[in-house]
Amino acid sequence: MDKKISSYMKNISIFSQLNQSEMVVLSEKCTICHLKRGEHAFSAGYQATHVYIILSGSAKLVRSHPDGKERIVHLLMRGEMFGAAVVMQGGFYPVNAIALEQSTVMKIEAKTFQDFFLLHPKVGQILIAQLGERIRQAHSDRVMSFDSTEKRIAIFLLDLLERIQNTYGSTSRITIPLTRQDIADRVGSTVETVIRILSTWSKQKLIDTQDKYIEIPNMSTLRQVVGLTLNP
Amino acid sequence: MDKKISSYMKNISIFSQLNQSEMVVLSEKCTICHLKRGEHAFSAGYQATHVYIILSGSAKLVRSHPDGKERIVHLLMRGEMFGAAVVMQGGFYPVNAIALEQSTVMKIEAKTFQDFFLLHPKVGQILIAQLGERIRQAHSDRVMSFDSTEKRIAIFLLDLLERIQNTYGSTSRITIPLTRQDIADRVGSTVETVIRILSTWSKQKLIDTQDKYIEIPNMSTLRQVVGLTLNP
DNA sequence: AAGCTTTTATGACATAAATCATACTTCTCT
DNA sequence: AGAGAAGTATGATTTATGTCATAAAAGCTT
Repeated sequence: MDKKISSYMKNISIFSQLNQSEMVVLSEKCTICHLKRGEHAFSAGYQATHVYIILSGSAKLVRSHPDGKERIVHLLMRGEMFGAAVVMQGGFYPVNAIALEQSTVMKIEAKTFQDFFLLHPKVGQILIAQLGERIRQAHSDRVMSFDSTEKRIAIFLLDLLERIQNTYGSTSRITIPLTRQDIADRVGSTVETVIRILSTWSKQKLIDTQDKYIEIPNMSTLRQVVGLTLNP
Repeated sequence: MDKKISSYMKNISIFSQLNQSEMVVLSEKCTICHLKRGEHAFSAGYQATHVYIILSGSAKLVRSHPDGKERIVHLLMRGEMFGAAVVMQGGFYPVNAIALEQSTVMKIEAKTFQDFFLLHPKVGQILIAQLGERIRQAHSDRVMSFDSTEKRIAIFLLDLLERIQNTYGSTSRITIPLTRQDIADRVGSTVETVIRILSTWSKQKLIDTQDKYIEIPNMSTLRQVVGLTLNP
């Protein structure tokens, strides 16, 4: 089993600086767990005890609003790590981490992760870079609030599809089980509005919603329709 | 002059792990520069060459939207560092850093900062914790989008005043020169709306806008009026 | 002090999108 | 297979807040 874990680790950028034996050492201290759709890896408000890495499947990081509404602050895919920043400062998880489908995650205890980090500053460098990326993403979300809901949904779907392509290879399908509500929670809107916009696009053949997964047959057409400049 | 720099450094949490001589070594590699209101420390799109720390004054990190509007993604006060994450990954600044008033900043070259970081993993730990805090803040901003503009402005002003109190000591004044436009750019609204809300509050004596700085005579009253539960 | 520019102030109007209400459809579990 | 839950669909109505327009006040600069 350990061999399998360390083979997973090779594909995880934060560990790319490690050699084979270092990976094995770390993998021996990890545990694996399986989550069903809707299950929590951790919940907001609890002491941050572990760092997680998704080996298969996907998850959402959700923050809830006092009035019961929710915002998805990040979507996680295979190979991505979460909980690292909060473990480093030793506080409480600020979000709920919920599996979007049957998923496998790897857990590393806080202490193990911290010690490991002090031994391998290069790993820290990569982690910092990744956190910087997350901050930038969060800021992009804010600037996007100037755009109409239609545009925000389009940007969200297009960006997500690109990420999926980078991880799983070429496809036109968003192979993550998202409900209209999830999309609304992500772009900052309501189910009804998301449903209306998606069904309009579906009628215009901009997207295909026959299947359980949304399909975007032609990304640049969708981009143009919502008035986004084409980028390479 | 170097002595002066290293004395500043003592109050900067990221350097709190260093001893006197380590600080002096680093301070010798730093440069100081003065910025007038409106001047850029750096601009979005340029190669990230330096990490900055504010020694006095304040600054805003601004991202602009294609249509010319802007969002302030972060406000910086004395002792705060910016540009660290992007320097670690060696890309381009994603925001404009603009002084809000006459300010003094300290610059550290990218290479120096990176080397320094590899020598002192503890410094990295603190940096990661700070980045985690920024991410959390950015996510709070997103969840806040459920609230009315009035509530967002209140939360912004109250949080900011608390930060000012933590840095500069007890006061009821927001001693940072922010225009109504700045506030709008920060909370995601327009000048007109911000002006209307602030003048209503001013008439109700919830805030005092006589002076160039906004004053909040009673924070809990403002909290209650906008329907925020009192927190310790 | 006069003449800029920037910031604050108010009113009138338009509208995107939230809210409320009520179905239909598709899963999921016993 | 059938019941219940969860998700999707669509219409009618309301409203907060953006947009546009115009002007007064405050800050700078020469």
